[in-house]
Amino acid sequence: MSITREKIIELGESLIRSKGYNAFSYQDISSELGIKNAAVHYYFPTKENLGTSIVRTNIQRFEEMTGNMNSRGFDEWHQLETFIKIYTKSHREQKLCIVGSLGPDINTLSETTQAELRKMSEIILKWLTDTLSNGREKALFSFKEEPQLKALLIISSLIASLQLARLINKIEYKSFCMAIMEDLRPQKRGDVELDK
Amino acid sequence: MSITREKIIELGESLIRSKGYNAFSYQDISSELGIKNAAVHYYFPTKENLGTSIVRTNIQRFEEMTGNMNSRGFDEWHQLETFIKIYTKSHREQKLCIVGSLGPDINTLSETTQAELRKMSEIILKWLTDTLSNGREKALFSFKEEPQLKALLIISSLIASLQLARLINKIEYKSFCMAIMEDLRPQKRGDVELDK
DNA sequence: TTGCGAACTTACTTAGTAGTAAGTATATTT
DNA sequence: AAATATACTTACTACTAAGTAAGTTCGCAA
Repeated sequence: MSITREKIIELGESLIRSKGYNAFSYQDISSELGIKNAAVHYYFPTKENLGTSIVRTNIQRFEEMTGNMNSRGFDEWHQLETFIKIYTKSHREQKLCIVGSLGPDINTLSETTQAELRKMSEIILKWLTDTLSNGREKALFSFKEEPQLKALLIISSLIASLQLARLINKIEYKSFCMAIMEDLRPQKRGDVELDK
Repeated sequence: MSITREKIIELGESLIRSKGYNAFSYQDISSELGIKNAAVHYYFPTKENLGTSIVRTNIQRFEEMTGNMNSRGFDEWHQLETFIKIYTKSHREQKLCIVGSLGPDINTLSETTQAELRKMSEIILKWLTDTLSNGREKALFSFKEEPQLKALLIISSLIASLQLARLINKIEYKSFCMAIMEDLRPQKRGDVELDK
């Protein structure tokens, strides 16, 4: 594969996750990479094309990650920890995740990019649903909601907290993520609060 | 106040919440209202100006709502229910909330609009933190996290679930919101699951 | 009735956007 | 050596965006 092509995808993703899809231009990419506008069009004829490729790359990356975790025998707790690390890394970079940045722009994306984004969301939701479900069966997790609903609650929290962390300084992202993990921990001893 | 001015704010807000800030134009507004481009500039010289006014209007509306609830003596449970209804209404309209739609675009907004958006986020977070805190003292709510952390978890869930609901059809928004309320309900009988 | 301000329109500028057609340099194959 | 493909650049088109200056209409106050 072409190295320029890969750089365009990487930079495009970065721009989407920090400025949003409708705020970045081919100029942003070409000037940053020291090439001309038309060179970007050489690899990605249209912006829709680039957007779709970026989402596809992210789907691929996600599936590689979950595949790796399975083949390495990570248990569900470990898998969830690894998944959440994606978000803490995004937070350090002051960026959103792809779903959280493209989601609000869904109505302005082409049909194909929309479809790819929906696909990505569903893949992530399905993975987390299955992971929670399996983890609960093994007593690694404890929660009372349906796994899909719980998955949705967790994903939503992760997505929007990245957005909110850029708005409100006093947010401690780490403790936020730890609260999500803690909530799932079993042996809660009846959920009774100790007096203070 | 001018009725045209109000219509512009209302329509601008609607456009932001469905297409995003960087995807809507003065043309969108003028053509919809049957006026000319320059007429919008007459009321709001710049787009930054319009954006800031829209956020300010939302802050005002939120503070009126919480003020009303307090003066009418709503208890904390009732207040939270009313707050969540804002989001179920947004969901029915297939729109995001202002924070959820402008948040991802924060880096492309003017300093003043940014400041106003941050202010709005902080006002909402503070209100929910206080409501959760007071409600727990009265034993209307039960949760083990710090009130601010719990508030953040709930707000994040609400914001991003609006985004995700437009991506994934199978999401039942109502049960999602109910799960958030249920999670706060006291007398959980030790949080032990019944065998199935 | 005249003057004036509010609420616009007309007609424009400037700047940035995606996108394209045609050309060029370089490396690789035939 | 000639042909071809890759990876671009040059130079542009068409369009849309925000924003502005100057003019118009109309109701109301002096």
